[in-house]
Amino acid sequence: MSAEQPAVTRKGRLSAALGDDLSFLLARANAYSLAAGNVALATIGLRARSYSVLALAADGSRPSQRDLADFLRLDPSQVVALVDDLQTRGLVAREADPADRRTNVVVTTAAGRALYEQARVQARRAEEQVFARLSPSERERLASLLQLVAFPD
Amino acid sequence: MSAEQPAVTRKGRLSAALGDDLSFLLARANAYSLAAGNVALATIGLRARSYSVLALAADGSRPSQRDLADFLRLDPSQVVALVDDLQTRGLVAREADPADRRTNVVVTTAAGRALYEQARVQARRAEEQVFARLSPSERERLASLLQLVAFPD
DNA sequence: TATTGTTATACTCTATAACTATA
DNA sequence: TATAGTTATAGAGTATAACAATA
Repeated sequence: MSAEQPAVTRKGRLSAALGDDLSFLLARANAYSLAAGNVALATIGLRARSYSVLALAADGSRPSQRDLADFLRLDPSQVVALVDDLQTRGLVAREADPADRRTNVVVTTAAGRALYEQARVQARRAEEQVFARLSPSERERLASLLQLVAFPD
Repeated sequence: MSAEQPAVTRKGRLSAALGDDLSFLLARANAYSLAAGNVALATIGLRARSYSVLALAADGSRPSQRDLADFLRLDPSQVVALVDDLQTRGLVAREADPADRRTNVVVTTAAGRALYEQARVQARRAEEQVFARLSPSERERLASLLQLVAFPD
């Protein structure tokens, strides 16, 4: 709190105005995380966005495009583009929902599931790198704090 | 940890694949935070980006554009555009650094400092809204965990 | 009437490369 | 040679609006 405390150590002299600003820290941490994720996933032709869609399709919960948009906090029109791309590459397919013919359910193909397994390895590698300075229990703590912000209900 | 724990409560049935993924939680939390910040700051003609530049210029540390780029994790060319915009509006000025004539130091004008005071109020309002579910001590804990990620040194 | 998916469009953000002037 | 700032450009992400099919 006082003038010459080690807040400077890690962040340099500019930290006075924004160094404790949660929104700024969130933005900067996310920038690192997103960049590392995109680099790691680029090796198998995915990006963070397409990986997240593939992950949700791959877990067997048969999400509609609307479900994906809500959960990923994307506009439905962005989901159209992401699913188009994955479908063109033979990784996912749209299935009609018999209960509601407006709805497209997104499922993975065998190739999609196989690629997802590779992608998970890369995603973990990136995460390990970005969160290297946090212990397992600190990571759990961070996850539960972030869940309160990310899913306000 | 076991199968039917309340991880579903706040995030719905899609949470299996990504609900504990730190990178995803960071992205989603940041999306909320950024959106709320932009909405709150729009009332006074700023965005999160321009606010962060103004904040660093306003605290008297006389940052160079390079300092701003490093701290905000922006490309130097983006800083040019942000400073151009704020300068056009009479909120900041570029000053030559006598010690190194390549360097532009960014300082606030009186109007810039006045607007920054208003902007801080809006930024706090947005932050209060986004982090409403976290107690003061949880917010501090979140800040220090995020600092380890955002400033890896 | 409301919702799902779709198309279109404009704007912001991100990432590179090349250039200039200084060091 | 290297660094600070600048310009230019392309690609990714964000935000809206409007529409068809279906509920």
